[in-house]
Amino acid sequence: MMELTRKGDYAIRGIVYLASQPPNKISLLSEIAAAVDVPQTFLAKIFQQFSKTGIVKSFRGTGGGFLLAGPPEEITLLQVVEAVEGPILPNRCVLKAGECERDVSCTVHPVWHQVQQKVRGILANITLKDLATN
Amino acid sequence: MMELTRKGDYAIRGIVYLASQPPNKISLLSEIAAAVDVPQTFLAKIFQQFSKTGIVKSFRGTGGGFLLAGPPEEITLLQVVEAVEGPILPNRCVLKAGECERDVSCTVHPVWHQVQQKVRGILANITLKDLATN
DNA sequence: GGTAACAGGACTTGACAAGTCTTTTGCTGC
DNA sequence: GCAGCAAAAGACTTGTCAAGTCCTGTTACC
Repeated sequence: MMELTRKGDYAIRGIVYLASQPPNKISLLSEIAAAVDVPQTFLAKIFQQFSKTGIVKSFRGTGGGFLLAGPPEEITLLQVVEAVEGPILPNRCVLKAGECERDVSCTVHPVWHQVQQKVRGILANITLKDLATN
Repeated sequence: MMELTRKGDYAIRGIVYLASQPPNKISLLSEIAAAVDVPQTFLAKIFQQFSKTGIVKSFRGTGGGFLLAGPPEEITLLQVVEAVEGPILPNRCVLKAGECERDVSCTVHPVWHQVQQKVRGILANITLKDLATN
């Protein structure tokens, strides 16, 4: 249970690599993929999502590549994970109140809510600066 | 991410129903399945796992059925979830030290470990007595 | 305008979740 | 000991989604 998908795993590897580079050094997708040992086409999809959610900036054409959109200490692991895996939801009934069809008083509901809060809290406290190797 | 499977959902529903019954009242699978609105054949598989891990007792033949193996306040949500979903592992690299092939110093490793500990802690603190409706 | 790079969509493959069906095993009560 | 009840066990089906691949488009630089 609660396994991170390989996509999430790759995503973290890729962006940690970016965070470990010198500031303002643009990295090629091919370079990142080779460095973190991930299929380039697959990593491309992941970085497209990063680009859409705004945690990395992308540049096309000659001299193009990827760059962190902000300083590593301002990008959290929570942002990274949720960018590619979607929101952290231990159970469908956590989000919307009316979605827990079974019981009006779902006794399990608050437990999942607590799990969600704790996990998000942990991930939000870790930044790319903490994870970067240098 | 982190979604409980339907199997886990059904498992909780089923065992909470058991916990809500009078002590020592044996419940038929057909009765539980109808009460919690789960396909009986599927619930059968789930209760087989419960039986194997020892959190419920089963009796065959006439007058048979299922019973909690202990008092509701001594069975935790963690036991229930791990019985059907397997151990809680946010990432493959949490368990064995050598399994994190990529980097000798995997910086993300301790984060997942912390997540695992927190989640297990929360679930271990909830018992079936807390969840039973009566 | 040609080449370098990311963007986007369609497609494939395999695994696993979510069930179903059938047979076997064990228990109880006559 | 046999009839019938109820769980155990295994084989099978179906659908979805993860994990990729491939191809075409779009944008930027020179």
